Amino acid sequence: MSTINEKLLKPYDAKATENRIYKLWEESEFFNPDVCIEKGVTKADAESFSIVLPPPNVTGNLHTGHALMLVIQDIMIRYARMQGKKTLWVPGTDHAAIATQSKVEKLLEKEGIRKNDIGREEFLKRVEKFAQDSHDTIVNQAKKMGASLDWSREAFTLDEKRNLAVRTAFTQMYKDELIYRGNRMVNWDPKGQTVISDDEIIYEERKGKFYTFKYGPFEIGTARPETKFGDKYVVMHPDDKRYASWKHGDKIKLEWINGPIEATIIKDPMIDMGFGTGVMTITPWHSHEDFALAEKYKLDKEQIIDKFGKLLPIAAEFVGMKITDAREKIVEKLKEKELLVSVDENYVNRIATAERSGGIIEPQIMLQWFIDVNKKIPTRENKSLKDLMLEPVRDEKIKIIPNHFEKVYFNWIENLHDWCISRQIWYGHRIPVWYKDKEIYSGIEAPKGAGWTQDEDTLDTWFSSGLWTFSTLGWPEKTKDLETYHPTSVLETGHDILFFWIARMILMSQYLIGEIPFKNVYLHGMVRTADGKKMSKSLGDKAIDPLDIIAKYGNDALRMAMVVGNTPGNDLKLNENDIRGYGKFTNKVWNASRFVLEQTKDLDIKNLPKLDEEDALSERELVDLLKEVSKEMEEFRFSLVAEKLYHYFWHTFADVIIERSKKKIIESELQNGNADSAKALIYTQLTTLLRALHPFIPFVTEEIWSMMPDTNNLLMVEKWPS
RNA sequence: GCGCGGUUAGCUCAGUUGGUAGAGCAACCCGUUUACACCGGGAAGGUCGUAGGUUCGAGUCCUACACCGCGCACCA
Repeated sequence: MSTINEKLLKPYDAKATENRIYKLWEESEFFNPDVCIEKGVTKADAESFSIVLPPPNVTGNLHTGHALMLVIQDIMIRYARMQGKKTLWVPGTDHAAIATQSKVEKLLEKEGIRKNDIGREEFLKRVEKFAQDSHDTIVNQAKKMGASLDWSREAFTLDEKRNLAVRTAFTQMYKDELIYRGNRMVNWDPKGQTVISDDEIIYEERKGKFYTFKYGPFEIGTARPETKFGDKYVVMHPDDKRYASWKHGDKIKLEWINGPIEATIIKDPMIDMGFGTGVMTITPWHSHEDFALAEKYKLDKEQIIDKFGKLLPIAAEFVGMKITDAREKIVEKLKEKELLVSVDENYVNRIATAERSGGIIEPQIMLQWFIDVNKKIPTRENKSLKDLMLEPVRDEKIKIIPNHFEKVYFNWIENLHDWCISRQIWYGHRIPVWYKDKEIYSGIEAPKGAGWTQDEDTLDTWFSSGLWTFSTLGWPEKTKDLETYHPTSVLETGHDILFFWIARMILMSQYLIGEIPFKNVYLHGMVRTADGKKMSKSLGDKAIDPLDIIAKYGNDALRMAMVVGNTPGNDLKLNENDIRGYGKFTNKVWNASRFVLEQTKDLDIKNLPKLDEEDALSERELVDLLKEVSKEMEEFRFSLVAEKLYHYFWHTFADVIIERSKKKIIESELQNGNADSAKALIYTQLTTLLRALHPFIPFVTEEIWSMMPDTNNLLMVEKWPS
């Protein structure tokens, strides 16, 4: 005969319980599927279920967005583990090249240190120290959030093993001529002093001036007079009647910024006849579209602006000036020369800025490394990387939830250009290419012999992230993990990195190992504050810290608030009131359990009494609910499941079944009868509900489970009651 | 300009193949009934953005429009 645990006599204390429970889980080592098999809680031949954690950047703390992803993934993982699957959730962190480097640069600036003063080696030491500290914070926070990650398999995108994976991947792509080095138009960030990819650009609308100048017999418009020095091609539409007297290739002489020049007429249908005067001049070195036109007609390309955003000698008297300073002066000069026609002060321009540094992008032609996304690959049935990215989603081998993001994905692939992968920053994977005179060598290891120097550049951080699903499992080695857990079951992440990351993972996995990286993609929305603001870094101290919330209301409460009412793809407004409400729910579970445990002390649980008609009906209702809810779990409808279980526990189990049992128990005492059926029902329903609720509120359910008579194992490895 | 999503009770949001609308919170009334006042009982609250259409029947399917949010492209 057991006695009631004293802890149950007080309200549930999440704070005092949660750390202790997490330690219990960690010490059990059940987060590691190998241990689960060893200890007999998982069958060796069980189906496997795996998720790789989207590695948080080592740039600081975990925020509510991370909390959300940890909660959703932990629910999936705990559910799978309780289903008896071989369940693996791989943790890791991301070196996040540019993001981390610029963060450390800013910190050093505060101390008055510039990275060039201390040199590459010393700077990298500082970055690594910072990254290590961030890593430790992140791991600690993830544990506080209850994440059942297998820490024995932790990975870092820039550790030795992942570096080998990167070198291997690069070398193979180089051999297949998918990686090439070339002079092409790239997005140069003068502030960050590096190239960035199309996806790292943020467009901002800014009000600026739009100038119209006389250009020989024409009038041309521009928002950027400082790029116009080298303009010696004037372009118009072949069907434009206003300019019918000029023919393609005609030369005209005219007076321009620094004196008389000769310009060539180009007729091309890319011109919008309705915009401005229907005539423009081009600057092939500093504009994507102009570059394309110059390539088409084999026109000269001249660099006007250097990589620091200053004018080159072609600008004559303006040489060395910053473009922003030069602009007004150039306009002034043109005005004096009576070439200025008009200025529109209300012109709204879309400015390309670098996501990390905030610098204004200056398109430049530069020698960089690229991945060719259109080249047909003989070893992959002559498909291109684009095809390899497109096909598995189109053929539904990869399912995206919610599925309307598939259209967004296809649209992105259709517009995809070659991916620029070299970066002029220090922190990251060094490009595995060596030069010696005119020789170029790419390999996993440095070439033998003297005189070789390695490329100074590092790789785009998404290159290593793209390998994540299999580099974490041991690739390029043929490991057992790789065989067992790849393709992974689900990739769960925010929809904002669909292109950055998901597309790149599909590309890398399809090309390098010939299989999809994951079967399902579950995209969650952004976490917002109660008044709908983005819970981003810009909010600073006003953003909710998930750890504060946990300290106040408990992890289980936060988890429920993040799941109920949150459907894939939609933003979540995190409201403290809701969290408080779910805190009450954990207490409700706690108190109901107390009642059940008190009333069933003398129940023979190994030989439960038969249920009467009424109670049997209730039991069938729960069985039906679980059937329904299990199906919804398979469909990733966690919000519905959490809500239904919540509702059943509170308003059927507690309000109806327990209340009914009280009457029966009192009656039986008065009439000297028995309430065996009622007691059996509340006992079995409680054990069932604790199991079903565990993936959602793991802490309080595990704590109660430990007080149940006749429970040997942790609840986390018990069976889900389907 | 092209595309995607949203518009449902005061607020936040569910609503699976079309079958006369749901939850949580808030507000209202009643109740200190021995698991829990971090509680229980009760009542109230919506012509599901607008206008058409398909259907025996539409929040759900189709068309158009409006407003909000987002993505992509162009902007000489």
